[in-house]
Amino acid sequence: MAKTRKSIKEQAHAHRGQIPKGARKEEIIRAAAKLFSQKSYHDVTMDDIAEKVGVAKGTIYLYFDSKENLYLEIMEETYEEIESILERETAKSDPAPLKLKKVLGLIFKFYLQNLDVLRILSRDETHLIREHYEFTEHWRLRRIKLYEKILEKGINEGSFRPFKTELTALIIFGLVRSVMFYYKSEKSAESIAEEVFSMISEGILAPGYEKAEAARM
Amino acid sequence: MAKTRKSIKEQAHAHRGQIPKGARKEEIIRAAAKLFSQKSYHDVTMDDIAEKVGVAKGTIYLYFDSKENLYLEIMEETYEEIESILERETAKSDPAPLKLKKVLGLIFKFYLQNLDVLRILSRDETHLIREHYEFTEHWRLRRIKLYEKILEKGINEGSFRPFKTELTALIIFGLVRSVMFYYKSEKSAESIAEEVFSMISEGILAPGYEKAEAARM
DNA sequence: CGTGTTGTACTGACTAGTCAGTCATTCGAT
DNA sequence: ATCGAATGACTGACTAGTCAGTACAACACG
Repeated sequence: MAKTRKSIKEQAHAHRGQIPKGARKEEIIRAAAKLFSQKSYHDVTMDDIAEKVGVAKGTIYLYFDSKENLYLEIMEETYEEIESILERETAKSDPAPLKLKKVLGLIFKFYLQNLDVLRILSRDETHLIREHYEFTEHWRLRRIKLYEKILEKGINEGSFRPFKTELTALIIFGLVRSVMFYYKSEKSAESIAEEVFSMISEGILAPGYEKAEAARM
Repeated sequence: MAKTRKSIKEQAHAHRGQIPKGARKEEIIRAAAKLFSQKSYHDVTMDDIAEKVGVAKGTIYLYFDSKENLYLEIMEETYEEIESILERETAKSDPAPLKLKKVLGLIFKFYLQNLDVLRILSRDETHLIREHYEFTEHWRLRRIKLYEKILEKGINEGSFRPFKTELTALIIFGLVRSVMFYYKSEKSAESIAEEVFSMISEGILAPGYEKAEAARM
């Protein structure tokens, strides 16, 4: 169709100068991440994102195949980053309790620095799209495996008592998420990690009130 | 517009007879709950729900003002039920540890019986609609308050060591959610509660490996 | 130097499809 | 015959994705 698409405005404003190199893509990711963290996937339109970046909608499609793809790329980027930080830490040969504490610290620190994206990543929107579901599941499983490794190491070392690492890893995973999201505090990542670690390691029971007593309830 | 809406089919099938009284509404809620638990809010259409119930879409609007409203009513119903069960339990004068264990048991039991709706309720779709956000926040806060009460009681009784109840309640909240969702097990609600309670109360550290050691890490 | 050509980043009006909600009509029980 | 319950075709608003066209820079050539 050879229709002229010129509008009333007739080339209203001059083009903004081109942005460096791959900066556009990064710009779009940042803006989209912010929006996705504020509203749900479906409530963020491609027009919203375009407006926030200050480009036309078509531009976004020069860098991403689809909305789903953009969403997935945001998650992937962040995921890779935190996971590599964590795996670098666990590769060290610290004793298990210290290792766990450090990992918690790194997670809380990363979270504090990446509130927006983490909020998306941890969202339980397991039904959005198939890829998203698979992605978050993969991520969850990998994190839980990481915890399990540390726990197993601790049990072997004798620093942790013997328990089912599967359930315990799940517990740690869930509790970390909850603290990340809902714990309002001015404290540093390290001191939050410290507090959380202390609860995980010692439990809630008073030393006087011992297992024997609790067991026959 | 006084246009005739008759289609080619021309009254294809006979109407199903009317259903008892308020049974229709309950039917719709159940069908919708099932669908919402399988797909996200936006991916479930009113046509889907109508089809699943076996009525026309218009019928749903005889019982609910809007899709949002239907969604909210599902949540409200379930929420009221579990919360009243929990509050009946906490009103008893059991010692705190037993009380906590019982509450965990009831939550897991209720969850096992109401997988569909709980999956919706605990979903972190905090941005769907304003009412939904307020609703889930209200629910979370109330549950956390419930944990806090039990924890405070335990500290006063001397059965729990003194810790920050706010953070600990948040931890329990998160860990329960995680276990509910992801713990694949054939065990009964009681025995899951037992396992979880044991982790919460005793922690992960081996008795030999004591605080002193952990503290100077 | 001016003029033409090419490459590319970008634009935004438009298309095609979706879906919540409506309402004129029909059903069926009394 | 009457009337409330139920129907489902239709509407209107919305949005992901498209693509013909624009702007501009860089280089080429006479």
